[in-house]
Amino acid sequence: MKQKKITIKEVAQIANVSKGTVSRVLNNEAGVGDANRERIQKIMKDLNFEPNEIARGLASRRTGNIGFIIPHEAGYYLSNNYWPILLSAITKQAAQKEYHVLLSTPQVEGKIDDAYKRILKGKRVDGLIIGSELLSLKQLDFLHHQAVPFVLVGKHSHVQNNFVDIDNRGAMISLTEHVISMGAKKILFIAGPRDYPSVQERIQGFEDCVEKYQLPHTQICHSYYDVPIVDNLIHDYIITKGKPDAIISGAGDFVIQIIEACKKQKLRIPQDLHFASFDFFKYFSMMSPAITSIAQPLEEVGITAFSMLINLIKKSSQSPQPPQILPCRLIKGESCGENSSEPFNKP
Amino acid sequence: MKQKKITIKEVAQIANVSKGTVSRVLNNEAGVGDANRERIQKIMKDLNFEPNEIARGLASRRTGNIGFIIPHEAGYYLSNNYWPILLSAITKQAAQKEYHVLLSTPQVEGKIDDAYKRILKGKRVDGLIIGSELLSLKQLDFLHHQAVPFVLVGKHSHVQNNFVDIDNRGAMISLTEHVISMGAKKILFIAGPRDYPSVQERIQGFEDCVEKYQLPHTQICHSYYDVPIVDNLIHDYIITKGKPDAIISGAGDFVIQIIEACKKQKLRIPQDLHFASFDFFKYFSMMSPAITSIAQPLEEVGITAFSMLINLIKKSSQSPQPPQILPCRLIKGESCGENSSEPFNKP
DNA sequence: TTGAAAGCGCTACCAT
DNA sequence: ATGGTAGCGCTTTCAA
Repeated sequence: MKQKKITIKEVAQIANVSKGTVSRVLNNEAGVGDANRERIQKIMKDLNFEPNEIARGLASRRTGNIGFIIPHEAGYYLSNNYWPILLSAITKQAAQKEYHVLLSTPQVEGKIDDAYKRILKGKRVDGLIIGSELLSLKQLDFLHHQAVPFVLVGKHSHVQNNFVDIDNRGAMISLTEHVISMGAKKILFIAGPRDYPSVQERIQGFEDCVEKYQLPHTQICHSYYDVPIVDNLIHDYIITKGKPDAIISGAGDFVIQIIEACKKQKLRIPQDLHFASFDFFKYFSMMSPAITSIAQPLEEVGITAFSMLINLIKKSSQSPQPPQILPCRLIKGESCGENSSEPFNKP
Repeated sequence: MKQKKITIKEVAQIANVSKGTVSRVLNNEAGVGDANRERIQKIMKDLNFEPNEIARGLASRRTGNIGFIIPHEAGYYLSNNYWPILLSAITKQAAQKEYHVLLSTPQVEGKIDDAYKRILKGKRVDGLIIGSELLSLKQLDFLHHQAVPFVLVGKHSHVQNNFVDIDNRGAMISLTEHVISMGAKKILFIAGPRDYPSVQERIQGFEDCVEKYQLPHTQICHSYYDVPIVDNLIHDYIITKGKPDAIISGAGDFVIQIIEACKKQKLRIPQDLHFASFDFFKYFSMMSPAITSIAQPLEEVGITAFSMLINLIKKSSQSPQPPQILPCRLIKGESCGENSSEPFNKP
């Protein structure tokens, strides 16, 4: 039953060559006669030889693994689609290049240190892809000190190169302009937590529009991602400024709650209120009205991050890779009255 | 900047002992004097010594990695919460026991073979946790042939031991009984694809209730998970049997579509129709009405699967672990009219 | 083009 | 309780 594992040594004996020669064939290196090469390849195939990656790793100091650090505790990062999709994109990409992915996340929200230490311990990975959120200077220092190649997903104030991000500002502009083009003026923008660079950029995009189109009764407010407080925010707006004629959600996480809150406030979407959201979840298109939203190119983000990392790993030069900012896509639904013939009925 | 990596050899030299002794300290093995042990521990700490896991792996033929095989292509397995939550539970558990998790999924739905081969290639993992769905006999054979310890999540017709599952049948009974207790009689049960054991079990649970409570106008139908065809199913029921007074969804994946379909059919939940679903998604509780549903103990499934696997890995005896069937929890919402004072208004 | 041998950093066994 | 040494399975010089 238990098949005896065959090693490079056996292959060498059978082929009547040295281990070194077999190794060269295995790694497609020059320095082996064509006849020998083919003969050895055949023998390897016949024997069903699979090189021991651990041993290869020890000898060549590469592991064939990359690490992916999601800077949030599991219960949190699973509440939306962002991280899982990114993970799958990276895993997919890695598999194609014969890499494996080691996932590392903090056990407790906020304690990212474990995640770094755990995965870096013992040289298990050749490089790292890291979600830039919450990355502290201390951790950044630690990474440099460990001399491990890494790529960030998302901007970071102290990192100029080797990162991928989406065009938050541009996407927010196109979303807001769309909402405005549908007739809305009193827009409530519910953004994520202040300290995220992505949130700042989305706010900038929103403010660009407010200024350009001269909208006086807009408002920006903040909610946590994990524990949305949407109800109060909408209520507050109504108290101070009356009913809004549009709400833009700064993240997909808020959508369900916003819709529920609107029901409570007797605000019908899209008749009384336009609604649009950053992020695109699969079910947005299945709802009625379908939610107008911004789809992030997460697949591309994963692909780009991975190939950047491979470049860093390959070139021992470690020449910094220029940042990549990827565009998002506006997905028009019906939640801003896109398919209603009647003009927007202002309150 | 680049810190020179400390090895066991340096530690040994500084401590004036042999590598073997240091190794014993490192692995908490007996055979070292207390004084020496403490002294060596201190030196290791001072030097910030981190053993090279690859080398350890090569010498001891263990890797400290376990593999998790999700038998679906990424776009699919991310469409619900099940796999991501399971993944996170396993990762969490693994981290606590100083293990890392290698994720492997098929690139193309259905082609699970890659996933197995890729992760088993080159002895990268000490054991495997595998989603039992779609696991073929050929693959099962391959696994045995590779002599790698593995644990299944979910039942499999040819596996008697070393698996964890939830009590699908029992959970379905409690869900159905709840729906019935709220007054429903004409129940449409929308189940997943026929060939899943879990679907079969849920159907059994449903049928148990149909028999016990003598309900004539029930119906069981099937939808794919990835491409739900809910609309037609509901339409068909109405054509043949008139409007149902309850719909039970066999999986969380169908919920949004069912709700939308009901809107179209002018069936108000819960006034005209009771609704309940297997699976619990976070947003079920945020909707109005809140969806009555069955929460799977995914965290416990992950914990159990992992500890089973560790047992298999540790005991070279490979003594089979008895299967574990975990109970689910009924979460009462409002979608079956739980909080309405008026009696159920039958059409 | 090829072989021989010296590691990679650790574990494991056999002496002492 | 300790040291010495032979691997683990491969890569990587350096000679030939």
